[in-house]
Amino acid sequence: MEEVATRMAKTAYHHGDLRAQLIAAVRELVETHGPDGFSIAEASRRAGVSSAAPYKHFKDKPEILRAVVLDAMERLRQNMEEGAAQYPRGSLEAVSAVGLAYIEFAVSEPGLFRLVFGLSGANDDATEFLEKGKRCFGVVVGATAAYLDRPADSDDVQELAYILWSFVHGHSFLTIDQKRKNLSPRPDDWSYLMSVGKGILGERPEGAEELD
Amino acid sequence: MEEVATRMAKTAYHHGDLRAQLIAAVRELVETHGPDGFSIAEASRRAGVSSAAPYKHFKDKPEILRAVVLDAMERLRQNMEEGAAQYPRGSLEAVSAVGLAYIEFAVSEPGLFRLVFGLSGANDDATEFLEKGKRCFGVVVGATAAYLDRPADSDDVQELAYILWSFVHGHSFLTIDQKRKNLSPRPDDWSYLMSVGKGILGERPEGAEELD
DNA sequence: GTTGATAAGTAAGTGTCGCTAACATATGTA
DNA sequence: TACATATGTTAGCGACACTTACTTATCAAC
Repeated sequence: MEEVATRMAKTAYHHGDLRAQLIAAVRELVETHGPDGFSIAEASRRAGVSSAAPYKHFKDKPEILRAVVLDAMERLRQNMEEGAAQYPRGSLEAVSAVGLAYIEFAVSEPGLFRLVFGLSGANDDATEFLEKGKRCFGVVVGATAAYLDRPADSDDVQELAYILWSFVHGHSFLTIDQKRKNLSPRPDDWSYLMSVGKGILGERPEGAEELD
Repeated sequence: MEEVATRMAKTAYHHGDLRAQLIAAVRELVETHGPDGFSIAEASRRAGVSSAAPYKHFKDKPEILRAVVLDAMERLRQNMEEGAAQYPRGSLEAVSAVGLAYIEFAVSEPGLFRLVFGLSGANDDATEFLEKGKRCFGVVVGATAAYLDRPADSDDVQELAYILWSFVHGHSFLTIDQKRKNLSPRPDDWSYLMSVGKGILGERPEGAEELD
C-alpha cells in the first residue's frame, strides 16, 4: 500500500496521475454501464491518453478491476467505521449504523457493489480480497462485541456478527435488485436494522456501560 | 413461454436444437470462465455451428445471458420446492430445506448464481426477472406462512420471509466468496438454518397441525 | 410432386477491443 | 551532461460482436 502511494506520487511525470484517473474512469464506467460494460479503450479516452498507456500502470484488464474493487472495499470499510463512530460505542445504534453504511454503499454505488462481490470469487490471488474483506467484517465484529460486552474473538460474537452481516448483505443485494418492490409496506432501513439487530443479538447485557 | 417451446420443437430443422445447446454451452462457460468470460464465438464452436448462427435464435449477447439466467432461476425455484416437499408442510424443516436448496444452488453453480444477481439489475426489461424472482420468493413465503399458520399475503409473513431470504441470500454469497473461511468453527448449513430459522420465526403456534 | 414462403444455416466483412512490440520523450540522478 | 528508467506514442495482431448477402432445408398449399 505504501509502495503504491509512493509510486503514485512519484510518477506524476507526464500526465498528472494517470493511474488514479484511470481507476476513477473505470469506477464511473462500471457504475453507468454495468460491471462488465467498460473497456480500457473507453477509460483511456476519458483520461485523454492512448489505449496503450494503461498498460504502463496495470498488467491487464483484471488488474484494473482488482484495483477498483480494492479501492471500493477500502471506502466501504471507512464508511462503516464512520457510521459506527456516530453513536456511543456498545450501543445498538452503533451496530445498526454499520449495517446502514453497508446498505447505503450498495444503493449509492450498485455497480461497484456488484463488482466487489462478483469479482472476488473469480480471482486467483484472492488473498488481498480476503484480507480487505476480513477487515470489513472486523468492523461488524467490533460493534457486535461492544454491544454484547464480550471479547471480539469469542465464537458467539463471531457467529452473531456473521449472521448480521449475512442479513445486511442479502438485504443490500435484494434492494438494489429491486426484488423488494411491491412486497409489502415496511419500515425504513434504519428501524429495520434496529429491530432485526435486537432480534438477533438480544437485549444488551446489564453490566455493560456505554462508552463514548 | 409456450411460444418458445413450440418454436423450439418446430425448429429442429438442421441442427437438432441449437437454441437449447447454446444455452447449455453458455451455462458451462459461465461456470468455468466466470460470468463475463464467455463468448458467442466459443459457444458456437462448442455447438458446432458458425459464429453467426446464434443470431438466428437470439438478438444479441445480453439476450442469451437473459435466457440462461431465466433458466437458472426456474431451476432454482424447482430445487427449493423439491426441498420443501421432502418435509411435512408447516414444519421448520420445510423452511430450512428451502434455504438449503438455495445455498446448494449457489455452491454448486456459483458462476450462474453470481450471474443471476449480477445481471437482473443491469437489465432494461427487468419485468421478466422480477416475475421469476417473485415466484422464487413465493416459495419462501409459502413455507413461512405454513409454519406460522398464517395467510401468505399477511404483512408479518412477508416481512419474516424477507428476513429469512436476506439471511440465506447473504450467507450463500459470502459462502461462495469464501469470506466465511477461518472465522470460527460453525455448525453445518442445516443446523445453522434450523437455529436461525427458529430464532427469526419463533416457536411454532400451538394450534397448528403438520399436514403431510 | 411442385412451388413458394420461411426458418436456419454459412461466408465474408466492419468496427472495436485487449494486448504487444518498437519507438519516443520526459524525469531524476550520478 | 549522460544515463537509466518511467511514461507515453503509433502500429499492428488476433478475437469478438454483430451485419449483410447468400444458400439450403423444411413445411404448407396447391
